[in-house]
Amino acid sequence: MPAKSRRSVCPVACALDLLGDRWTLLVVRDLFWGKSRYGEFAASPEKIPTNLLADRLARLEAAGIVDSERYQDHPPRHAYRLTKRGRELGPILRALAGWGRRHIAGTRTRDEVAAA
Amino acid sequence: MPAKSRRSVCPVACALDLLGDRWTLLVVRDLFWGKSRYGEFAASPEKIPTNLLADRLARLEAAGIVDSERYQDHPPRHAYRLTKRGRELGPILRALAGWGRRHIAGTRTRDEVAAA
DNA sequence: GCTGAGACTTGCTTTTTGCAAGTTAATTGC
DNA sequence: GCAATTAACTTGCAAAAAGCAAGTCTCAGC
Repeated sequence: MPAKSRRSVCPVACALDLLGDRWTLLVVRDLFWGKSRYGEFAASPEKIPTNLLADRLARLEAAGIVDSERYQDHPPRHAYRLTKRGRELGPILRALAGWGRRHIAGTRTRDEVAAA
Repeated sequence: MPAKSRRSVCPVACALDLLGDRWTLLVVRDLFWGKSRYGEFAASPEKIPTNLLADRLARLEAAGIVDSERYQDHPPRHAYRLTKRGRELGPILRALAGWGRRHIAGTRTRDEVAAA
């Protein structure tokens, strides 16, 4: 199958086809912070709806950004981790965080919140 | 007014509230490429629906990322340009473009397409 | 005065979101 | 050893956003 129809060959457009929504990069942020379990993502302050969390984890895995290791059967439980490809999203997160911190009033980084 | 309810104080989350969709950053990309008129954005290969283009330009202007200069009355016509705040989105676009180019098969930068 | 282009706006259908509730299978408390 | 709790999802549905086509408005050229 020719992947799902692509809008153009532009790397920005193609990256946004994978990452361009309000939740996907927040899950990736949590993974960068060391979270790995479903409940940890769900507990983040943004309170992602549980069906969207399941959907986003599946899409990220399908895109090769995340992989999951089954750490028990019955019931099946997975630990999610960034792949190499996923870890390379770091610069995007950093750029977003830097811009947000500088241009949106009232935002605080994790470090700033921890220091308070 | 307390802005529209914010999901958290995280700069990444707040940036995604403004920029986290499939089209907004593509319009910003076009602005970085020097485009300034409605028809130029509409002509990009991704073919943004015209009502979404009007909506995104209005939101970007409301967010202080873009400003518009009226270059004629009757009918009113505007040229759109990035503000300082908008120009500082450069690192985000570059990070997205770099990741997309390296990790999504078949993508080509503008320079690569131009060289062909 | 007729045609066409540019910049939007409107209406409507489809898709995605967001919320609540339900399910399944351990695990903990008593 | 049995009810209550917890973790990780799944399902159903209403509301919002996206996507598409068509319409409007104004001026420019012929």
